[in-house]
Amino acid sequence: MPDTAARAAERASLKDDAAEGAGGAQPHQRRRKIDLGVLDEHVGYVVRRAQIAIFKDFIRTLAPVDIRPAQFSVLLVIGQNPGLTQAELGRALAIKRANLVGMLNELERRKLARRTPLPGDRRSYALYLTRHGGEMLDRYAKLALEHEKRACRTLSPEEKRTLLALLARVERSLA
Amino acid sequence: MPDTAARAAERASLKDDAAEGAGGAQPHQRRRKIDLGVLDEHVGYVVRRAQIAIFKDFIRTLAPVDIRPAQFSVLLVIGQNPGLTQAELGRALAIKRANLVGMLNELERRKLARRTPLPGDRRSYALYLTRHGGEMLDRYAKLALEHEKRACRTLSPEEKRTLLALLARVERSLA
DNA sequence: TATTGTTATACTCTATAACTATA
DNA sequence: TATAGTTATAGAGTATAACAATA
Repeated sequence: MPDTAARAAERASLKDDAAEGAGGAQPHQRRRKIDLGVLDEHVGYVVRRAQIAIFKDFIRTLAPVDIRPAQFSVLLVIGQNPGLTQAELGRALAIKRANLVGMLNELERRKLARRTPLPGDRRSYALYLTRHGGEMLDRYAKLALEHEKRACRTLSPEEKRTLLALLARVERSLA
Repeated sequence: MPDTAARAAERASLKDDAAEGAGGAQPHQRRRKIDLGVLDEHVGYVVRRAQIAIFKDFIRTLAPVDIRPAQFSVLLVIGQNPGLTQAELGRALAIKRANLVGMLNELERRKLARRTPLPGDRRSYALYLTRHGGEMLDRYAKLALEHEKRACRTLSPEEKRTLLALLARVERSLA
């Protein structure tokens, strides 16, 4: 019979001092070792923890230029695909059309990107980086690379390739 | 001289039809291949995409029992560490004390967990699963395992271990 | 009928400051 | 002086529905 959570809860309700552990009370702080159990073997949990740590470092690294991860990805994709539409951009980055509007307003306000009429389809706009936007993107990319090196500094090039490939497989298998 | 974003933007502003690509206009939908550029080599981006896909599947799988990822992790940790305090729980899972309050209120309302006075420190509560909470957690864990198998179905056991180990190393190196 | 861009809106998650009661 | 739990609040990020213009 497996040691289920139901059985553990049963034991706990009979024997409440199971909470105390080995250490006993410290002078001014309870420093108890908390057991995460099987959580460390759940991809979702481990991926989430890594993602939070990576984004925190990215945000801190690009804070001086006031660029968030989503803004960086949008500028990068516009730079790589000049003239694409908002719908195409949204599909590529899995950002809903409605949520792109504010982002692009902000990027236009900062003269990093611009919307121009799309010849042949008056519903859409063609998106471009401004000259200034292109120059700034190069700066952002340098900072992003610095962040990237830090995030992967304990991985060999092959390990990094492996990590990216495994993650991509997991994503594709769920799509 | 590298082909920087600045130079690309310069070309684009001189030659706007760079946007058109090879395909030409389709009958009723523009289906242009969008190039994500170096984004696919950024750990942050790839980890983020995988995390979103995994969480979507987790949420869908546990929707019938109305349990979100954070709730599952909280129940699991309480079950594994009966009698721990909210502060300890928050530190273990990197959830701010303030944000735990609502979650625990909800779990108590649903009779899955309970707060009891902590003997020896009247500021704190000791957290336990109820008997019902323990039984339900076993059901949640079964669903979570089903999700886990689906998320990792294209990975060998060794590949999964590798993935988790690499992610943990990335997180630790940024801490 | 379908798609594009837009507005409005809501819900989740996360973060901070301030309060109280205890240590 | 520091910590625990709480409240209130604000900011992201994400989701949906509806609308006008256009295809």
